[in-house]
Amino acid sequence: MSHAVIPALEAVFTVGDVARDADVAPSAVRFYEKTGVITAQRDGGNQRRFDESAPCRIKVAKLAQRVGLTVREIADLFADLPPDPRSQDWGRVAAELVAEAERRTAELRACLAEMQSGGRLCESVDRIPEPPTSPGCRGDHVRSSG
Amino acid sequence: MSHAVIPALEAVFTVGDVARDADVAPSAVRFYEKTGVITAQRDGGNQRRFDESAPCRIKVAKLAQRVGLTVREIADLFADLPPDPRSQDWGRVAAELVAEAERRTAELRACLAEMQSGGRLCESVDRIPEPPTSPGCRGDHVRSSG
DNA sequence: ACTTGACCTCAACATATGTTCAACCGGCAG
DNA sequence: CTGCCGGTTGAACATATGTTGAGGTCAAGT
Repeated sequence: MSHAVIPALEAVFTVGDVARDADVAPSAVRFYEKTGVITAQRDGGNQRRFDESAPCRIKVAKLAQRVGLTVREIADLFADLPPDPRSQDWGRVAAELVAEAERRTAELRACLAEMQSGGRLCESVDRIPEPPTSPGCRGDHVRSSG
Repeated sequence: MSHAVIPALEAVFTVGDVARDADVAPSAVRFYEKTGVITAQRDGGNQRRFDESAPCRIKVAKLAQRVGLTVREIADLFADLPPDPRSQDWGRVAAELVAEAERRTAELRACLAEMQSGGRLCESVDRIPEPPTSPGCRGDHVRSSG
C-alpha cells in the first residue's frame, strides 16, 4: 500500500502571510525565524515557507514576552513542540508558560514579603544587622547552556 | 517654635554602598539613577548621595523586571513613593506590582485559552473563518504618555 | 518586454539595559 | 608629598529586540 508520502508538513505560508496572521511586521517574522521561535523551509525561489503553526507561535511568543520571558527562553520552550503541533501539544506549552508566569509572580510576592517582614529590609532606618537575603531572592537566575 | 529643619532625608549612601547593598554593579546604580528608578543628591565634592530606599528600590526593580515590567514602568510606579517611604508605602507598591504581574498572567492565560478554544486558532488546519481575536489578545499595550 | 509587488540578503539604525574604559578629581595613609 | 581608593564624566562597547533601506531576484500581469 503506497500511502502518499507525508507532505513535509505543508509549509505554504509566506513571510507576508505569517506577518498578517500574527499581526507583526515582516521583519519580525524573519527575526523570529533567525532566533528559532519559528522555522521555515525554502521553496524553489529561495523564499521562506512556513507551516500553519508559525503565526500561532509568534502570538504565543508575544504573550510570553509580556510576562518576562526572553525570546531565547521562548524558543527553548517551543523546541519541544513537534512539527505540526496538535491541540494537546499547544495545551502543554500553554500550561508550561502559565506555570512559569506563576512561578515568577510567586517569587515576586515571596521576595517582596521577605523584604517587608521581620528585619524590614526596606525602611531599615536603623542598624538591625540585616538578616541575609534568602537564596532565591537574589538576582541570580541561570543564564543558560547555549 | 523652631522645629529642626527636616534633614533633607539623610542621603548618605555612596554609589558603592548602594551597589553592595543591592548586589548590582556601580554602573547599574548610575544607570538606575539616570532612568529615575532611584534619585540622588550631590555632596560637596559632586558625589551622589542616596537615601536608604535606594538599594530597596533596586532590588524591587530587579524583581519587577523578572515579571516583564520595563525600567520605565518601574520608575513610573516608584514615582508615587514619597521620599523616605514607610512600610505602608512599600506595601502599596508591592501590592501594585503583584497585581500587575497577576494581570499579565491572567491575560496570558485568557489569550492562550481563547486561542485554543472553539475555532482552534492554533492548529486551524482548515478554513474555519478565523473568529477574530478578541481585543486584549492583540499585541497592543499602550506605550506611554511621555 | 516592462512593470509591479513580494520576496531575498546584508548592513545600518534604533531602543532598552547595562558594562567597561580613559581621564580626571579629592581625601586620607604613609 | 605621594600614592591609592573611590568617586566623577563621557564615550564606546555589548546584548536583546526589532525596523529600515539599498540592491537584487522572481513570477505574474499588461
